[in-house]
Formats: sequence, structure tokens, C-alpha cells
Amino acid sequence: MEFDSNKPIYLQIADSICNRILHGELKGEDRIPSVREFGARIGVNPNTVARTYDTLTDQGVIYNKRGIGFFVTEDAAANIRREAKELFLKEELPAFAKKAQLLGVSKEDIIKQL
Amino acid sequence: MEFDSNKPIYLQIADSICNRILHGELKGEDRIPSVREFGARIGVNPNTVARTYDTLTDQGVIYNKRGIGFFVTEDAAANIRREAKELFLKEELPAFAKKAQLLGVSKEDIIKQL
Amino acid sequence: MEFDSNKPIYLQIADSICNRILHGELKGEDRIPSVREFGARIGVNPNTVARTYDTLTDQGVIYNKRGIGFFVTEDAAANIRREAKELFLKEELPAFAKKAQLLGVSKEDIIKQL
Amino acid sequence: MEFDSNKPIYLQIADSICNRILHGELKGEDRIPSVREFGARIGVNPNTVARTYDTLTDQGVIYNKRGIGFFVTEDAAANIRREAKELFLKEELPAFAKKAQLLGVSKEDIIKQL
DNA sequence: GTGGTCTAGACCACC
DNA sequence: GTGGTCTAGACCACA
Repeated sequence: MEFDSNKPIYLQIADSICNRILHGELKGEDRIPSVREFGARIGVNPNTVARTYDTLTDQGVIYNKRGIGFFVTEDAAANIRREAKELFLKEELPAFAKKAQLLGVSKEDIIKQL
Repeated sequence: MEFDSNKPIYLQIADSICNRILHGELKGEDRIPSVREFGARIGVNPNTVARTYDTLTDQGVIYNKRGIGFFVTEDAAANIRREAKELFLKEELPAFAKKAQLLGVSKEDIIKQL
Repeated sequence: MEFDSNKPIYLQIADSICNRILHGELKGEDRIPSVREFGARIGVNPNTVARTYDTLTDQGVIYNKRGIGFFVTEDAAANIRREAKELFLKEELPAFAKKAQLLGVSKEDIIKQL
Repeated sequence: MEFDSNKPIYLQIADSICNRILHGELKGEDRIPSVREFGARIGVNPNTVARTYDTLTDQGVIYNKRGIGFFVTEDAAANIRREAKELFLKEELPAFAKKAQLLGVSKEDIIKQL
């Protein structure tokens, strides 16, 4: 696994897991590797993987069976999309609006293409 | 000079030159280095730099004096902004619109933020 | 295919393609040969053909379907004529005017023949 | 000496002589080589050179001293320019006018640049 | 298979 | 010296 320098590694790991879910490589109730195993495999500290799993758990993408491991939730894909939508509304849309204004693109031009 | 892997080198060089123009480090009629000198300095093949200069010439950012070298045009900054706007309208806006639809973001939510 | 020495090969190839379009031998959405096939057929380097295709793409005469090949645009003929007119106004007209002045041909003599 | 295929060799030789006169390499009363010598030097049949000299004599660019050779006339440069002007009016101007009309360039656009 | 990019090195015309 | 063009061959992403 390779990492960009401009985004925390734990989020990049989360992205790759989400992508595998969206692509159907991981389905509901599939088990994902332990933090130690996953960390060793991709060469990062287990704590980093733990933070990834923590984040994904908060987003309802995976859940923990105590003493067993982490599993993909049944509605993981839906939750990922919901999360992406939030991000889109909070981050991308304002950035997009700012850039449009900076370049002098009118509202009308944008609305036309929606 | 460092290069990302996700964008052609010749365009990254073009970007860096455009940025120096937008920041006022390069002004109209300033000479920019020869393809050979620039290539040697940043460690890329002269042909790659030539491609950069060719692209910027097409965009009206620089022009060539035969046998002398390349020079920044008087209206370079304006042409850079015009080019950026075109790119935005042709590439980013459609991608944005597509993503918005995919995530189920309504037109109204977008229009509100413009 | 034969080449004059006074014009770059890649532009001569472009001209021949444009002519075939203007003569109706190539129509909108027709596929043109791959850079490798065309290069082999006419005996030039594929890179040279690629430059031709790049130029024609900039002029809106052909477009690329990724992984498939290049195709003639619907409005190729119109774009070719527009391009020819631009060239005429920017290059040939000034050269003509300069030569007329150099030879002492009066405006009136020219206007008479227009 | 090299020759294009699209123009008679004897005229190409004439052009080269005229150019040398216009550039001052040959002046009034300078002797030019005999048809045999010139033909041998540039690798063409003496008859071809003779035709060149015949043509240039008609145009008042050179003249013959019987038994001596050919010499540049005093007003050679002026005669070359007069000849060029005639050619311009008879050939280039009509071709130019035709092309302008073909491309839909208006008279006004042309007159502006004269 | 397709084109896109990059390198290395060559030759040319122009200044 | 300058850029412009062309070749040969390489590697890549995408389909």
C-alpha cells in the first residue's frame, strides 16, 4: 500500500476499505483482519489501524464483536454514501462555490448543468 | 523540483510557471530559461520542457522570439485565468454535477451555497 | 505518402486527413487508424502521428475514445474551415499586405480585384 | 544546388541568380559564368542554363556581350522588382482574392490591413 | 489492444 | 546560441 503525504494514513486506509466495500469485494458480515495483522501486512503501526477501525465504527461501516474481531455492517455501503454526502456538503460544495466565484463563473452557468 | 505522479511533468512545469506569473515573480516581456537550461536545472529532458513551452504558447502565456528564447506575454495572467475558467466549465463542473447527483444532493442545496 | 521538405511531416499528415474530411471520404464518427498502424503504413514514427492527432484534437477535428482510438468529430469540416480562416487572417493576409507594400502595389489595385 | 520538383529547373536557377543580385552578391556589370561552366558546376545540362540566361535577358536582368559572356545589367535589381510586381498582380493577387472569398473573409477585413 | 508521457539523441533553420 | 522536428524505444493507465 502506498500513501499520499497530504492525508492522514489512517484515513487513507479507511478510504481503501470503503472502496473495497463499494466495489463489492467486502460484503456485510465479512470479517476484516485484526489491527495487528492488518498493520503488519501494510507496514503501519497497529495503533494507526486501530484509529481507522475506530473511525469506521463511528461511521457505521464496521462493528466490533468483542474478543472476535471487526466485521462489515449490513448497511456499510449505505453509510459510506451518507458519510460521503456529508463531506460533499461540508467541504466540496463550499470549495466549489468559492472557486466558481473566484473564476467569475455565474450561478446560471452552474445551475444549467446540474 | 519535485513531481507528483498523478499529473504529467510537462503540465506541472507549466503550472509552476503560471504560478510565478500570477504571483508577480514573472512579468510581461520577462525571458524564461531556454529549454535546455531549464531542463538541465530541474532534471528533465529538454523535450519535456519544450512541450511545456509549446502548451503555454498555445495558451497565450508565453511567446517565442526566433533564435532568442521564450518570453512572457503582456496579458499572460489574464490568459491563465481564462484558461482556468474554461477548464472549470468543461471538466470540474460536470464532474461536480455528476457526483452531486450520485450522492443524491438536491439542486436546491447547491444553489443555496453559491 | 510523400513529404515536402518545407513543412513539418506531422502537419502534412494533418492536412491530408483534413482534405479527406473536406472531400467527404471521412465523415463524423468515422474511426481513423491507430497511431501505430498509421505510422507503419506511411513510414513515419508513431510519435509523429501522435503529434498530428494531438494537433487535430486541439482543433476539434477529431476526438479520442480512451483505449479505443480516434474518431472524426461531427463538426470537423466546420472546424477545419474556421481554423483555415484564422490562419489566413493571422499569417497570409499580413504577409500579403507586406509584400504588396514592398513591391509598391497600391491599395486601389488590390481592392479592384477583391 | 537542390531543386524542388514543382518548378522548372531553369526558373529555379533564375531565382537564385536574382536573389544574389537583390542581396548585393552580384552587382551591375559583374560577369556571370558561361552556360557550360555554370551547368557543369551545378550539374545541369548547359541548354537548361542557356534557357535561364535567355529568360533573364528578356527581363533585363542580364545582357550578352557577343563572344565574351553574360553580365549583370546596371538596373538589374530594379527590373527584378518590376518583374516580381507583374507576377504579383497577375498570379498572387487573384489567387489571394479567390482564397479570401472561399474562406468568407470580407473586403473590409482585408482593406483594414493594407 | 489503445493513446499518453518521457527520455535520449539526432539534424535542421534561424540569429 | 535558440527552438522545431523526428526517430527509437521505453513505461504507464485504461479498456
